[in-house]
Amino acid sequence: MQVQRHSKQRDAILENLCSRYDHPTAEDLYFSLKPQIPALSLATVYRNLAQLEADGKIIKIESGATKRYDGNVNLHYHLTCLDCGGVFDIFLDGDCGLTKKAAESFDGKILTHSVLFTGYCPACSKQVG
Amino acid sequence: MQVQRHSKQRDAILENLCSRYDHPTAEDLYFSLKPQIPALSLATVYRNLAQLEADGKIIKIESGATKRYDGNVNLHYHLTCLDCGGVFDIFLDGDCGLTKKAAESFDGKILTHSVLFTGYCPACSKQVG
DNA sequence: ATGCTAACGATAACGATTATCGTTAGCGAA
DNA sequence: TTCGCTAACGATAATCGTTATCGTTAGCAT
Repeated sequence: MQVQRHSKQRDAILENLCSRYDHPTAEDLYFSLKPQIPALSLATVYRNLAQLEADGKIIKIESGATKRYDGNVNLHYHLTCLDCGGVFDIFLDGDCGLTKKAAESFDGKILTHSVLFTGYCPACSKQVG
Repeated sequence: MQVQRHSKQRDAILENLCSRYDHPTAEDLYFSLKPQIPALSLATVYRNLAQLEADGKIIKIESGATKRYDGNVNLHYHLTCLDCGGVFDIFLDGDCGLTKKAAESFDGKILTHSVLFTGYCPACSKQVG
C-alpha cells in the first residue's frame, strides 16, 4: 500500500466541492478552479475526484453519461430535473428503512445505496409548461 | 409527431430483454440477437432501446459507464455486485414510502425514482475473500 | 540537501453512445 | 396490387466523458 501525499490541487478540489451545493461535474470544478490554479489539468481533477471518493470524502452521483460530485457524505438523496438538468438534494429522515427491508429480502450483502428521483426542481415546476 | 412503425428488430429486442433477468447491456443484446438476425446493427439496438425506454416499455439502469436494461417495468430496485459486477433485482413492498416522504420534503414535482444498492450478490457473498 | 516516488500537466487512447447517410421496408392511399 | 412516403435499418464516422501514458514536478522521509 502506498503513502498518500498532500497536494494543493486535491485540497482545492475538495474545498471547492464542499463549498457548493450544485453537484458539479469534473469539468465544472476544473473551470471553477482554473483562475485560482492556472496550471491545473482536467486529468488531475478526475484523478483526485476518484481518490477522494475512494477515501469516502465525497460522493459520485450516477446521473446519466456525465458524473456529478457531492461534498456532502451524509446520507441523502438526489433529484434530476427533467427541465433544467440540474441535480438537487433531497433530505429524508434516515433511509426510510430501505437498507433493512432490502437486507431482509435479498440473500447477499448490502453495503450502501443511492436513490435518484426524477421530476422537476422547485424553480422549473413553478413555470408554465 | 411521427407515426411509429412496426419493426422486426424492435420486437426481437423487447422479447429478448423480457425473457431474461440478467440486465444486459446493449452489446449483450446485440450478440444475443445476432444469430437470429444476422444483419442486425449495434446502432439499431441502441436506437430501439432508447425508443422502448421512451415508450415506458423497458427501464434503463444507471450503473456506471455501461448502461444496462431491464424488461421488468414494475417498481423494483437493483444491486450491483462489487465482486462479479452483475446487477440483481431487489423486490420490496412498494417503495417503502420513499415517494411520499420525498414529496413532503421537496418543493418540486417528483415523477419517478430509482434505487441502486451496492454490495455483494448471493453467490459472491458466500465465497471466501 | 538528497533521494524516492506520489502526484502533476499534457495529451493520446479508450469505450460507450450518438449522429450521419445511403438503403430498406412498413404501411396508408390510389 | 402497386406506389409513394418516410420510419427504421445497417455501416460506420463522430462525439464525449473518462482513463492511461509519460516525462516532469514536488511532498516528505532520511
